[in-house]
Amino acid sequence: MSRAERLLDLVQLLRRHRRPVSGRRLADELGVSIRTLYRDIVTLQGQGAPIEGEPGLGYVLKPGFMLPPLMFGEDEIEALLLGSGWVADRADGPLALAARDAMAKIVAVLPPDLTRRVEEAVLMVGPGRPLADMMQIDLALVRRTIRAERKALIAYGDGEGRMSERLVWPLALSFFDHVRILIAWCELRQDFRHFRADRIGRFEPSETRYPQRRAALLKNWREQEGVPSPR
Amino acid sequence: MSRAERLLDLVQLLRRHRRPVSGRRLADELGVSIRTLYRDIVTLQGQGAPIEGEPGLGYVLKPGFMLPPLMFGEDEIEALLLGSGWVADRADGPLALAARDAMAKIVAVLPPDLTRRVEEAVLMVGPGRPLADMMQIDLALVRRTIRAERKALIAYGDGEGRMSERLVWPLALSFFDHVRILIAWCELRQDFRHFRADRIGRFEPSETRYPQRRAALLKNWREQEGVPSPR
DNA sequence: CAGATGCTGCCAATTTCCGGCAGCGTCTGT
DNA sequence: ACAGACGCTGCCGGAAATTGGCAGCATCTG
Repeated sequence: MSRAERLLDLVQLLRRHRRPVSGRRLADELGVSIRTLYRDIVTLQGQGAPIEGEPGLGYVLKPGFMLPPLMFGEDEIEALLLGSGWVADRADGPLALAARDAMAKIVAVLPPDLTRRVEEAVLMVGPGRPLADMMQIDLALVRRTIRAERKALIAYGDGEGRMSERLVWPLALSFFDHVRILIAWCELRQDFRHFRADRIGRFEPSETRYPQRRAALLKNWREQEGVPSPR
Repeated sequence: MSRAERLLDLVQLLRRHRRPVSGRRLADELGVSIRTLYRDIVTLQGQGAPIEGEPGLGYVLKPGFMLPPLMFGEDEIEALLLGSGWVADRADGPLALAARDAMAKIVAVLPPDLTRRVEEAVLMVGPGRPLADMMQIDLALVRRTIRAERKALIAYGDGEGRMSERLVWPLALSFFDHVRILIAWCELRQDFRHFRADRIGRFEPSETRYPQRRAALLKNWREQEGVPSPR
């Protein structure tokens, strides 16, 4: 049996057991040495499988590796398709791809009759105004920086050709019809500022984290701007 | 990239596309020779994946294959949140509600660490131009009529005050930044027509179904308008 | 029919995989 | 506190799988 097949078998094996299973047993069932089994576990973990090894006990696959079958109403499917379609159409490359991947995964666990609904989708996303994308910074990098709660140095053009450099604390990315806005705390102005992504010339994440929690800053921003909290 | 990872990538690549994809393209995306791709396909089929290869066309993954990777990545969660947020913000009442409900169902099955991502969402939907909604027809009714493939009688204003009544075959609803367009076959003009939803004064579903399949009509429409098929 | 695509066999070079050993850390139960 | 069970890592050499290229045939679309 090839290694690739064995790894899939191992996942299924773990899914079958709720209690921890010792590596020894897993290795036996797969017909492989214990050393190889350890390597396989590492590989699977590397692929994102939440396998936990507890010394003295064995391995368990924590819930959340597989998506359970999902049941949706007709409108709900349509809403998801429409929404992910919009992201796939209007977001930057990696995020657009993520939208398609996510939708594909949802479809994969849909009961058959709902799959039909997907193919017969009634709603579509019309082509929008072309996105302003002059400077083309890497938005995926911006997202990672926001998640990491790190400061960043940006070069920003104010629309009349004046460029300035600022150290900011990136908080969120807001999607408008044809621009995206970076919401951040600006160290220069000591206040919240909004930066059009298309006017950011450089975006350089720094190593230093900013000194407050992002959630708290966002809450302040919401209050100051009068933006209601979502959901 | 190890073969094991590549095989999982291949599954997801296939899941993403509904139409057949040629082996050449798959091989390129995976960064591997076509020969190797063929072997990978055989391996996956050996694991029970219902992959069908059609000469002259390409490969399709038929529904019903539930193997990893089937949990959302971080970007995928963000993409779903952003998309459903857009629908919740910009669509009509029932559909907006459906978007929220669907997202809630997804969040409910997420493992704890991904739930955190939801709470700390980095992306948001900015307020858009207010939607044109003069006439306020019931879009939910329009959706049901489209699904039922029934004719409808509409009263339409052309923007200069002239109203006309037409019998149309509603095919789809297209969402633009601040208008929604009903795509339909117009019996009066014997051609496809686009109607701004905000200019439709009355929408009365009829009992009679239209004589062709919606899917076929939509395909014609796509060809005529040069709209590429989604996914 | 031509063109695109799927599919198979063969082969040599390369990569990886594997098992065994040795040793360390961590948790459980006594 | 201790023993035992287990997880985990580094190293090594031989074995096995993987890979890409080539050549050729089959099948479907237009």
